[in-house]
Amino acid sequence: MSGKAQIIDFQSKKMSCEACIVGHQCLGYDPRLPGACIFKNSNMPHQLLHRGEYLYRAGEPFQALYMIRSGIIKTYFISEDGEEQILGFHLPGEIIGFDGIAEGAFPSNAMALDTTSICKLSFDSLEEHYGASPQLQSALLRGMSREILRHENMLMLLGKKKADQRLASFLLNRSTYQRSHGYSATVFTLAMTRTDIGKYLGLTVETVSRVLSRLQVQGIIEVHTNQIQILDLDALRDLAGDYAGRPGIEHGAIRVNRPFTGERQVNKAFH
Amino acid sequence: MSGKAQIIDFQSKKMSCEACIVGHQCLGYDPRLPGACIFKNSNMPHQLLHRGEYLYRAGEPFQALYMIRSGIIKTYFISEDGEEQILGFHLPGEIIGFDGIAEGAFPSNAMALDTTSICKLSFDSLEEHYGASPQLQSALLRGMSREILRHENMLMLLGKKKADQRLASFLLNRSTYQRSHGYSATVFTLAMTRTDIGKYLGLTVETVSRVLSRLQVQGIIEVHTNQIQILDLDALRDLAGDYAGRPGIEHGAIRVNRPFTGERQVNKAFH
DNA sequence: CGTCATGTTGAACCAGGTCAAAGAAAGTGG
DNA sequence: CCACTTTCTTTGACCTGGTTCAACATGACG
Repeated sequence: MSGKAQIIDFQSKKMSCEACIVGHQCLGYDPRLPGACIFKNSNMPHQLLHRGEYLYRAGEPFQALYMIRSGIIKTYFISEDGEEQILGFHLPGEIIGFDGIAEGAFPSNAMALDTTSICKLSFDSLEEHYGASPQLQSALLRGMSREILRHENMLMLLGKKKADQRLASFLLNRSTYQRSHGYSATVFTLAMTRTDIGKYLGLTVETVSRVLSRLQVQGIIEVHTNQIQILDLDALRDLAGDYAGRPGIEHGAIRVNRPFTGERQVNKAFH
Repeated sequence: MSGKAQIIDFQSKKMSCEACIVGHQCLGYDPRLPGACIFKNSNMPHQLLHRGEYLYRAGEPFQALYMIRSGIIKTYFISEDGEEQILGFHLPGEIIGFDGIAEGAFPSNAMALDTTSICKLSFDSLEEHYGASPQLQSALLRGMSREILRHENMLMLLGKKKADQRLASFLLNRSTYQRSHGYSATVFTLAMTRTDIGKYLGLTVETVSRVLSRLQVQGIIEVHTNQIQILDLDALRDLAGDYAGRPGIEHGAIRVNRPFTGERQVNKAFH
């Protein structure tokens, strides 16, 4: 069967880190080293995956993190009854596999949605360079923290948002990624199917399709199969209802007004 | 107002790490040191929070992780329109605050649901001891990875599960925690309100209440306000539908049979 | 023991799921 | 390059789990 798919020959294609688009964002990046990468001389450089191939599967032993150089990877869980929950679509610059550290095995699956070039960051090599490189340490911690933050935002989305808000958030996310990587914030291609979008956002295909149609009718976006054009970014932002950008300065202040039940007791304690 | 609540005097109450129930599970634990804790001589030891008091709030600068010694803390996001999504209920032994590392500020709020003793793990001290202690490094990485894993399970729960499955998972979780900490796996107290359970599980209070009643009628649990007794653990497990325990050995194998659409291509590539 | 928060239960409603069917793309093989 | 097959997408009609609204019960606490 498809079991073979997970056997990837990492030796077959070595590429220089110097040419890597990811550059200094990479965990392995170190300008002091020849080749600018701590993995330069290891025998585990880059590898190409084709659509539908697995990078790893649930249950496999964890040995490495993976950095995406180009392409797109989806990571997902499968429940007892075969239901697939997509955990993320991962784009160039992102590192995946953090969830394997805890138990020494991957709990999730990672599959390429398109031709994808990835870089294997052997955990042993990583630990080897760990003591010597404080910036490697903090890059790793920040990378994991960012992953946690991303998950927390997804919990908010799945726990509280309505279908259109979910789609709006999703599109906005892509848009933000696009802009921050020098591409158009308003015109882009979705590499994944509607089904997969649904499995990511906790919705059915039909709902995804309907909401996209609805947004199009409302003049907020324009859709041609995989091509998305955002016509009204502000409307999309309104819909998404994320607090504008990140842990702003004054959230605490804003929220003081809210009638937290539990808070009463605090007040009492201070009066 | 309640703003005062977040000003916590960490100097006021120093306690020995040697007496700490958390012991070697703690990030700071090091048997070679006097006091067995890398934080022993720092001026940031333990502190007591009362019900409704904040440990930190969204927007505050991140300086430390916090380990819970006793009690219970809820962490949560608040959306633009004041909606609260609870990210977790954190019990003794757990470390919270990882989500603040990425941006240098907390994106979430942390409030005590009951009298709670916490230990402040200053991030500076942590980094100071980092190079010297490989086990501190790996404990930190594994702690964060476990948090990621926990979130991924919650994504599954919120994305795929029905109300009763969510409650079943929730109760099962508590049960597992209880057992692994030497308490009864079948009889315990819920420290949080139904409203909070709802905000955690993406449901309304009414639904939580109804489902609990239903489970009681079905003879699976018995509820007296906050007292829960699990009568049929297996039924609960069936309901929850988590794959029994963690990234088992053979998930990959099991799943090979599933008709993944994308997989077709892989097979071809290998034939 | 009265008050206020929290919990329960009922009834009506609706967002999104389910089922079904048809159209549009994209891969496949001649 | 074209015909064929399969997957993906869209849309409609219906159904239902969970929300909403409302009323009442319980229980903690000063």
